Amino acid sequence: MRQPATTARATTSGAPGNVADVRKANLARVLSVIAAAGEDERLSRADIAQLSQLTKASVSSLVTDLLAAGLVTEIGVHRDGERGRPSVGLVLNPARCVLGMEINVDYIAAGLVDLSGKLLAHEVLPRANHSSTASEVLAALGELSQRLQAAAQAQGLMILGGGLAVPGLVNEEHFTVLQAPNLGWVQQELDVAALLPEPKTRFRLFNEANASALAQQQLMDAQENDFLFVSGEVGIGGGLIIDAELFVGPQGHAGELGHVVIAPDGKTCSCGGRGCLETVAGQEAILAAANLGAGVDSAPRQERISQLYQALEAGEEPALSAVSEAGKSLGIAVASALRLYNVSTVVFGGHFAALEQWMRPAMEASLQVHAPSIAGQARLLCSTLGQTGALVGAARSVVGDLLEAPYQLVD
Amino acid sequence: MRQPATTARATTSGAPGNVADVRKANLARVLSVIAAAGEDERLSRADIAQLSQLTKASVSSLVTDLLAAGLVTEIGVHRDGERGRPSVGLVLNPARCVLGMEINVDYIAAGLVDLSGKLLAHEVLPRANHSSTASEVLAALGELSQRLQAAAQAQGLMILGGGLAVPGLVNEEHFTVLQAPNLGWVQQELDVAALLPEPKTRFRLFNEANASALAQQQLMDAQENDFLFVSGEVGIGGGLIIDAELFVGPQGHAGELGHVVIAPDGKTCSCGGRGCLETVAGQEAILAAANLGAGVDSAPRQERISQLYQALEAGEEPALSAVSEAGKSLGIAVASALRLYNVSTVVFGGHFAALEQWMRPAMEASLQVHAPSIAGQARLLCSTLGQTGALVGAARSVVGDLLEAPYQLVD
DNA sequence: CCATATAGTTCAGGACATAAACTAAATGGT
DNA sequence: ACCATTTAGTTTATGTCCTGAACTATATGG
Repeated sequence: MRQPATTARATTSGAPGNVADVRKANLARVLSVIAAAGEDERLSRADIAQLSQLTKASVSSLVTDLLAAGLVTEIGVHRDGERGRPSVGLVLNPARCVLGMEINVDYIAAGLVDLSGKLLAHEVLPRANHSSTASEVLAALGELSQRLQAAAQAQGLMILGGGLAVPGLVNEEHFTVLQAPNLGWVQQELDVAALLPEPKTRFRLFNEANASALAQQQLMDAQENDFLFVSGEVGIGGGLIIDAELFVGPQGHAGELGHVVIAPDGKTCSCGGRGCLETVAGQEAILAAANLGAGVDSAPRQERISQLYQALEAGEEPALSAVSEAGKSLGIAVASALRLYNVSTVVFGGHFAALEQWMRPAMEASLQVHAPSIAGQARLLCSTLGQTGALVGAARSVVGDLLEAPYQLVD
Repeated sequence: MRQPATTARATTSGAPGNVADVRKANLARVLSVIAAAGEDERLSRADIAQLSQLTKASVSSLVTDLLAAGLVTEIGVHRDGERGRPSVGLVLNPARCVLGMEINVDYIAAGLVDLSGKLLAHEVLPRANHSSTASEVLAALGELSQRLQAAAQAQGLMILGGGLAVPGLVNEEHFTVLQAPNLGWVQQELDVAALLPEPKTRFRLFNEANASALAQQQLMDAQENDFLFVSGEVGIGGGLIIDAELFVGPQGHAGELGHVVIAPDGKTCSCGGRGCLETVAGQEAILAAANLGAGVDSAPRQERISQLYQALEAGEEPALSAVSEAGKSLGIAVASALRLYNVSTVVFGGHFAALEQWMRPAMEASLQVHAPSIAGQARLLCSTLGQTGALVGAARSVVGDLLEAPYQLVD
């Protein structure tokens, strides 16, 4: 009548719960305490014992393993006029990192993220990806990845894994992109091996909005464990963080706000549906409503977007009402989503963040009209994530996996 | 940067991961294997060892504890011409049960549910709860509960806990009902102690739709671990099952489909918003659209509902179009919800199930229009849960908790 | 130079799961 | 009647891991 109890599943995916599992859990526990402290705190073994509620003896033993695995390093003694034996600081090994990558419509990007989540190096390469084949794009990304791998080696950094974010629906298990309409990809298998150095400890594939949501998480207050990230790009994506974890739903595509119905009698969407949010608040929809739509001999999107901002700055119609209509629709979709997820914080990213000043009033008004009882307590924020958001989020999530399963690296 | 790792949290909510936790996990594992087998299979210790991937020795020891805790009982040897020492069957103790209760608009109900999830006894008491005070309702439920407790005692059943479902938003931790507009409750604290015998091992409070979703889970195929249950009562509620677990969101109110916006320019809802699903597909909304609305001297709702069915059977307008409009709106809300949750099965309960034959065509058409890409693979079912659904679901969930944490009962 | 204080390690002890040996209780052939 | 065979369940020796207490290491300050 029930699934195997969660506790049992937590041990090691179905394996019998034996004494060794306790160590796995405690390795992760110690590591999470170290990670939570941040890099400047330099916790001692004694501190960790207190924070983790383990004994000094256990912590000592566990830390020995983590040091051997290269996940943690000891750092110079920190003395400031206190009695007693000086403590030895422990921090996440700064010489380990994860490769984060992103393929988007107008660029590819890659970067190195260390175990504390810090972006050490990155490179963004503008590239018209929708006008070349998937394998060309992947080849270009492979080259970019090679450059960053070389950079890592030059700095003595060991790459432990990688994460890739793409603007579309992904199947993480099979490393396939199911749909990425804005890239022109329909069913694309990714050659993961070409992107990472051997032996690749871990590779994960992310939807761009989900990866951005994970990156956004680092910028939020520590208590803010639940929020919806709405990514306004060519399409409108969403990433949902529940209880500090990414919620992706049964097939991994939850949070997709772009196809929430906001106007039953609205326009037909690229998904075939009618009245989706994307038909009013997607980039092309806004541009079209502002008389800057894609046409036979229209300018490239980036240029038309610049024109949109110029028009907005100048206070011109129909740009203003195009954006305001988008805001109104966004408010409707957000009202429904907040209700369904029971989340009260929304973070807007991508063009929604950039359009904030023109869009927010309409969106807030719309939320007030359609969900007055939650409008008051809802926190509507705009993200400050830049172009590296998605790759950082993808990498950081892989880092999180590594830190949650350190026993994989302890021999 | 991260919450304490899930694995660590799973041990025992923050307690240090020590060897004793392994036993807790394995007690639960053994119990879940026994529960999963159902009552007719009568697994032997050897069977359990195989299914749980634990050794015979461990299972023997664990079963000894479970027998001592009274969660499991041995059942007569089962022989049918096979060689070898006969096995001793193990089943969930049939002499243990949980008290399930429900308060709804038109009735109160209570029942006894055993550890296998079977409803052993129940009583439904029609009662116009909206026209009496909360404490009167609770007193009546207390009496009902007393009767079932007496019945349990008469049958030698020990009550291990209880669950109560109410049609409104609840705060499980504080045992308060935040909103139950259809009961006329605004902020109501529940005196839990009065409802259960001492010592109450466990008491939980549920939203009615969530409880029904949990009950529905038992009726689904074993693989169907993800679905949205939509409860059409006076209000429209929802319960979301993800990965075989109830998903309630950060504040515990996720899944509420009733206030999804399906018509931006629609009617004003009781929640203050505009165009909520409930303004078209709620019981009163349907009745009003069928010219059977509540008025100064209108008949009681139950009677008007009967009139609605008569009109539908007779194929009369405006009843038919009222229901069809409701179906259309329901399709829109479901389209958005399926997208946001990435779930592909929906189960309709309450009046939606009863209205199926008149409502389904419009709903399916609407889903096809607004989400053609998922309409094909979506499974739309109608529930066969009766009036006892919510109380069974609430009780079953408490049973699940007990089975997942058997160490609480092992001395 | 020694009392004091704090950090970290060592060691005996206990709880568990495991594997293998062992006991228990049936069937079936001779 | 007897014994080989088969399966169920228990006992025992072993190893892992955490724990608490004793112990070592290394600083400060009078």
